[in-house]
Amino acid sequence: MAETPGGENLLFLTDEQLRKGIEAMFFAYRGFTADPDRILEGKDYGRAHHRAIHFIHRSPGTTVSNLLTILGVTKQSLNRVLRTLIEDGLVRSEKGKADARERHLHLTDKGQMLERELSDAQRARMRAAYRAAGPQAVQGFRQVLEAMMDPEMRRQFNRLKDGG
Amino acid sequence: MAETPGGENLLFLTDEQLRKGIEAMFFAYRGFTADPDRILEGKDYGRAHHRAIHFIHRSPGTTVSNLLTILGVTKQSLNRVLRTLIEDGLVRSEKGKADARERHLHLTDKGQMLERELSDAQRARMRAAYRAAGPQAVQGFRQVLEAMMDPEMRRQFNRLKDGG
DNA sequence: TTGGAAAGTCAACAAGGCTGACGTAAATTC
DNA sequence: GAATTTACGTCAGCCTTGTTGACTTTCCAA
Repeated sequence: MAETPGGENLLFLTDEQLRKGIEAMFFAYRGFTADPDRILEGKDYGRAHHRAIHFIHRSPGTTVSNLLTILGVTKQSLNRVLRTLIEDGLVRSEKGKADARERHLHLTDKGQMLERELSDAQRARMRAAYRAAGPQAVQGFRQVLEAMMDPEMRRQFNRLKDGG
Repeated sequence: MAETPGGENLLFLTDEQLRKGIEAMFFAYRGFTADPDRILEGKDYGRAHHRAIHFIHRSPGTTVSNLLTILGVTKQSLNRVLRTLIEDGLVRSEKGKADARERHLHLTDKGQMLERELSDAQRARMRAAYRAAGPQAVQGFRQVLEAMMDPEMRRQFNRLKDGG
């Protein structure tokens, strides 16, 4: 057994174990996106629309630049997505009262319905996985994921986590 | 507290907890791909090339159709990637001896070098995350990821896991 | 010998990233 | 009050990576 001076077992840090973790991330992410992707195909929307809808739902009234920071894409890219969502009546964009340069984004009832459909599907898979693995495993899952994030992403994640 | 008849605490299955898990996956996956993406940009390759290189390294001599199954893309899409890798001398493709229709894929020395560079970077992040979270957490991480996969992906994953 | 599987090619297209340039309105600063 | 900065939108064009469809070549196997 590989033991440190401190005495703990470090076999979970071997290249082989790390490779398994990397491949697990790859395959699991496919599962993670599979259900929403299936729902969206044929609706003229894609993963990018899903992400926008998710975070607008998550933070109603959020501004375009907030969304840009969270999603990590260019405004041109986000704008293309947002424009179709607004045209199709899923998202409402309104001028800020305090600062009229900003656009505050909300889901319409129609937008809420699609959000619900998508997140129900995604949560169902997540719930099944959580239930199968158990609370202890879920805690570890969350710890490792958070440690994998870039510091800037972790800040975004934790800001979202604690409301707002 | 939400307790089942069995008595266990099910608060880890609330919609709020599931949403956090979903967002953690989103942000963590960004981190997961960030380092290889950085290395590849400016090298004329992308994530698709990385994936092909990874799995050819993982299973030397694998066939094109094996790779298609694992990657879950169309042969046209994979072929475009593979062609550039072969042209650039990173991948060697040779006719099968038992079945000459098949093409067996190997990394060249040059391909091994790039694979090493990419996987070193990706493993470094994974190792840091594993170390920060600890072996117990890693076990949970792996359990939840595996439970999230589609059954077919889980089969692929486990086939890879146990050599071959 | 013929049917079908494996591999590859060409063409066309779409989603969703990107850069660069430009315009407008509103807020802020000087 | 003028100049600058900020937030947002948009046009044009590019790249990667996915898709479908049609077609060919090779070659195994019935």
